[in-house]
Amino acid sequence: MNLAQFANTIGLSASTVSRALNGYADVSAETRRRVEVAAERLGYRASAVGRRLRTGRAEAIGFLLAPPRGSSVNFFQLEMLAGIDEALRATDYHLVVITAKSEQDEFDCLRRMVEQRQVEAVLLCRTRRTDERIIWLLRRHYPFAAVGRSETPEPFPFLDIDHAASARMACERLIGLGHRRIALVNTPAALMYSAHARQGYEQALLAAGLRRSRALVLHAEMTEAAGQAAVCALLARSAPPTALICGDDVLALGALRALEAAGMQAGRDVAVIGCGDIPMARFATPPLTTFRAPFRAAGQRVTEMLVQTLAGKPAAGLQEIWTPELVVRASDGGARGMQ
Amino acid sequence: MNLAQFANTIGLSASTVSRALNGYADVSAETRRRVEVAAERLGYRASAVGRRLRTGRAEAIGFLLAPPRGSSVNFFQLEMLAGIDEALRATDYHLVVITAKSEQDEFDCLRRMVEQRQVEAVLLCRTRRTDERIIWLLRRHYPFAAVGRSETPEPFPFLDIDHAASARMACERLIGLGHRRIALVNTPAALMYSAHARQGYEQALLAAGLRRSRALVLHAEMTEAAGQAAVCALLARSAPPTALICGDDVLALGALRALEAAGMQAGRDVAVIGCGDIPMARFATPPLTTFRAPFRAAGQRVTEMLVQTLAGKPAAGLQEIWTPELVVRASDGGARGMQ
DNA sequence: CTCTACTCCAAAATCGATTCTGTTGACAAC
DNA sequence: GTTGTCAACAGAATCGATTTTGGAGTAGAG
Repeated sequence: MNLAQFANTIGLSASTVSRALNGYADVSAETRRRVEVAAERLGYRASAVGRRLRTGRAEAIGFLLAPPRGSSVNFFQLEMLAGIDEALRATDYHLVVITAKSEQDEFDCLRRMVEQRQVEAVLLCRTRRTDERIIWLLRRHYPFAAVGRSETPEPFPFLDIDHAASARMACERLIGLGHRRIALVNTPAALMYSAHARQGYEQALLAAGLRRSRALVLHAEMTEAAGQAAVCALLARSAPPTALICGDDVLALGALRALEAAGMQAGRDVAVIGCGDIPMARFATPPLTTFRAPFRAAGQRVTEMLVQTLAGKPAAGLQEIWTPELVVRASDGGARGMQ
Repeated sequence: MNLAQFANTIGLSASTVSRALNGYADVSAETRRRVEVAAERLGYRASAVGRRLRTGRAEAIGFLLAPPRGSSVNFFQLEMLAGIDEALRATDYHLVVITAKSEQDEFDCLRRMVEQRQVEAVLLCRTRRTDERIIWLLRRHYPFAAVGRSETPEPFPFLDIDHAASARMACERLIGLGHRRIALVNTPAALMYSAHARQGYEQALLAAGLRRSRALVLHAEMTEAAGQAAVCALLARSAPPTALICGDDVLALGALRALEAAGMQAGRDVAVIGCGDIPMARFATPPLTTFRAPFRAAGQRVTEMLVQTLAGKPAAGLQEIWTPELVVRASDGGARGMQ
């Protein structure tokens, strides 16, 4: 059922029908009612494609799912997805999900989406220190928002979880528990939040008067196996660390395995603190002390920010940093007798 | 950059440019090359919206994410999402994700998507015994494919995991371990796979010569809390079951909690077998014996099936049932000494 | 009565592609 | 010389909406 056909069957012109359905003022109340009733009865719905062509709006935003880095798909992205969709329901945008295999492929997908104007704006996550995607989008003045920051000087709308804060809090907590040899098992160095975690970690060491040489940072791919391997290497040192801060829970899970393999017990022999509070964290042995951030709410909020960006609000006012919350369980050995 | 503008700047007509880029034969090789080079240099890309309007193809398929039933978003849907997207990459369709809050809302979202022709076909999961969505899509002859079956008589393309088989295998295994009072803590009765699980369970009981009155089935919402509550009620009976088959790992996790609360140990006092092999299953205490199905591959395959449906292949040839694989861990008590 | 203002609807242009139908010129066949 | 065929391109219609412009009818002011 066409607009033309529909207008014809109810004896009105296409323009009047369109204006009636879109709430224009120069349509009499009676006519509008008649059109609405007929549309409902005959099941007429304006074609989205026709409307989009005419208005030039894609009515969609794209969410670029980060390519699986090692392990399987990420927990936090699904949470974000739910939040994004929830926020989008209040608008007339719908959601196009874009996933890619590799980082190069990811960029190509983004380009294609944008250049073909499939989406009016995009949502990014897993930002990198120098992020090709962000640089490209900024240069083209294409609207976007990101979960995570980047080192590009131009401002853009973002919502980030404060991983400097979580690493600092983790480090302070471990120092408070008496640890002096604290290692940071960090996520890949190219990721922006990896750098933040390192900053927070080093700040806390400095603030506690520990010499800079005490800093012990290494990077691992985001898989349990990589975390395990990294921690194995750490334990083989002459003076192994007594505490581990992990940039991601997956790495922490690997750390737990490495400790177990070495006959040690997390929380007693070596303290472990993770980051992310993935569902498995609660079930690890020992249960993982970690940091939690509300990713669903973050997805919701960053979507609102994107919508405001599309409405013309400048990026400077659309930058938020949320502080994650410490979830104390057993792996850091600090809750003994408390639970 | 328009088709018209682009054609103009390179001194050709719009139709010739379009035919050149779309591989028509009545364009000389030299002209085609010239157009392609210019398109690359000037960054011309045909607008997807214009093309869609003209060709009448939405070039997109929709994936209806099941509304979160109780707990947070489902693990298996994200795996499917990855598989779907992977399969779609081989085609020119892209993916529109639709999520909904409730089942009623879900149906409305589907209707809107379909009636506005936003997508050419849809992918469903979490099918129900009588599934409003499937009935509606069938009646409209709208192409779709589902992960999961339904009781509607008309055939449609589906890929299902054989939950009758997994329940039967679970039950046989428990009987083999000497259990006689085996309960099925099942997912909500409206779900199709819930009914299949029940069938498999009852078949196994019958085959083992256990009287039908031995069957003990109850349903719970898909949350840990609901599973815990259900199992608490079971344990309070005069002759509590010695083994539990859970329709979903989340329920099994709840069962584990209920046992712990009752001072019992899963795998020793009561055997527990789950279903799904969610990431947490491995980390439960004791680690959960459960069934695993390759959901990523399933997403990939069901997408291929949908594409074939769009190509006109009849539904009868597009129905697959995959058998899940038992993952033996400790919660069923059958692996003692084996690991 | 005439002029202006206003309400309500219709006609036509427009968005950006694809595709059907012509048109031109070259060349061969008769 | 005429006709027919073919390659290679151009023109115009079309998809389904929105939006600008125009126009008929009515009412009120002078």
